[in-house]
Amino acid sequence: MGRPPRRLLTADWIADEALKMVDESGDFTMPGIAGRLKVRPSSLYNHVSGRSEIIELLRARMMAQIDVEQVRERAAEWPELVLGIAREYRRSYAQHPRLIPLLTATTVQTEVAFGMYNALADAFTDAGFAPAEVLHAITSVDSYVLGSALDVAAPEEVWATPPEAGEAMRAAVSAAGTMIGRADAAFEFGLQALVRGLVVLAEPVAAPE
Amino acid sequence: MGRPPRRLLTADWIADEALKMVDESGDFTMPGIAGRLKVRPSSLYNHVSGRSEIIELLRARMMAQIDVEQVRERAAEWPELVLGIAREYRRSYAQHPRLIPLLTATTVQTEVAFGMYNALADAFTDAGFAPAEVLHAITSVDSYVLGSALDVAAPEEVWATPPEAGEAMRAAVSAAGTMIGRADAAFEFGLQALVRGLVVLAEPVAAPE
DNA sequence: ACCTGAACACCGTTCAAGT
DNA sequence: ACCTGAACACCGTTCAAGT
Repeated sequence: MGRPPRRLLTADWIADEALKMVDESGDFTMPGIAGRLKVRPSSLYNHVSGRSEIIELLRARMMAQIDVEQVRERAAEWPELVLGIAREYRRSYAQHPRLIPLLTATTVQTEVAFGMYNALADAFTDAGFAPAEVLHAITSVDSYVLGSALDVAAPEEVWATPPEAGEAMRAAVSAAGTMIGRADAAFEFGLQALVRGLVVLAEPVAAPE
Repeated sequence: MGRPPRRLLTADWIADEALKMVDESGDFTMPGIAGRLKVRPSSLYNHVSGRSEIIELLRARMMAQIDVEQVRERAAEWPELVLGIAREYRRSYAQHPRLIPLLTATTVQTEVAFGMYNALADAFTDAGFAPAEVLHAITSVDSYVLGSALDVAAPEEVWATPPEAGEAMRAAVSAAGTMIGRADAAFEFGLQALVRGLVVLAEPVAAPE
């Protein structure tokens, strides 16, 4: 007991174990993290202020995975930039789908997402949107990606054997029945629709026919 | 003690109080509900199986508020049907924004949402989408609405005084600064974009120019 | 049938005591 | 500076005891 000869903990290691627990069980607990690190729960408080800080650390990790600059370089036109950022953003979340409900329970810390929001703001300003519309467009993309990420966490059986499904619904489900990566395909489909719609909205007035 | 002369509890009353607690504090607890109903926590288990059933009751309430048939009657073309359902869906969630994180933590019970999914399936089939695409389109709308609903729960200050905002971002935020109902406007904006994009995708091949 | 009281296993968090 | 042990106030849930 007392101070150990060598440090046993780090905020980073704590976050590591928390994320592993979330991936495995959908949640994490302080005793759970402590147990995996061969330490008592109270020791964690020497490195993090509590459970909520651990959640913020995990949120920061998700955002840190997004390489906005790389997307910026590769995108020639603004729609490509939006597509690229949305895909990166979503790819990051999709690696740990069960984490997302924990992140949405708390208010967002926008600080960590600013690189991404800035890039989107530039894109939509390029597109010719007015400032208020720029914010709406950013919010739309954000909402769509977040909602799609939640969809990844839902198990595949969500769509299995509908009880009172109509004809169109039944056809749709059976077509997708064997499809692996359905959530991925659906994300890409809807993203294409959203961005194409933004392109339409960005066009000033209809050109003469 | 012992059985009271008149019933003191109902699953519905329990759900009522749970929802009030969520609106006020963002969460509910069994002791909290019991206290409001002047009852001991253990009494609740005579009417609901536990916390998770209460959450499902609240999910069902949200879905029950959506009048799919009314939307069906008023929509002449399929895009109107999609717009109408998305708005109803989102309006229902927006009444209790803080409930949404609780609902997303658990896997969705699609049963309660089938009326809505059926209507969307019909709409997208009308639009000419192939069955697999129909499911993707439904998923897209679902994701967008859910993500937008989460946005309502975020406090307005999320966008206040950005620390390292770029020029475009700064202009966007200051334009929206005084706007009340920003989340509402953003939802409508993105929904228009999404549906217009779906219209574009639904068109078979480009007509000769 | 349905409320109560006591009990259990679990949380997150604090803090003095130790090295 | 940093881990431990004990403690606190909280949870959700079970179940025998009562009417």
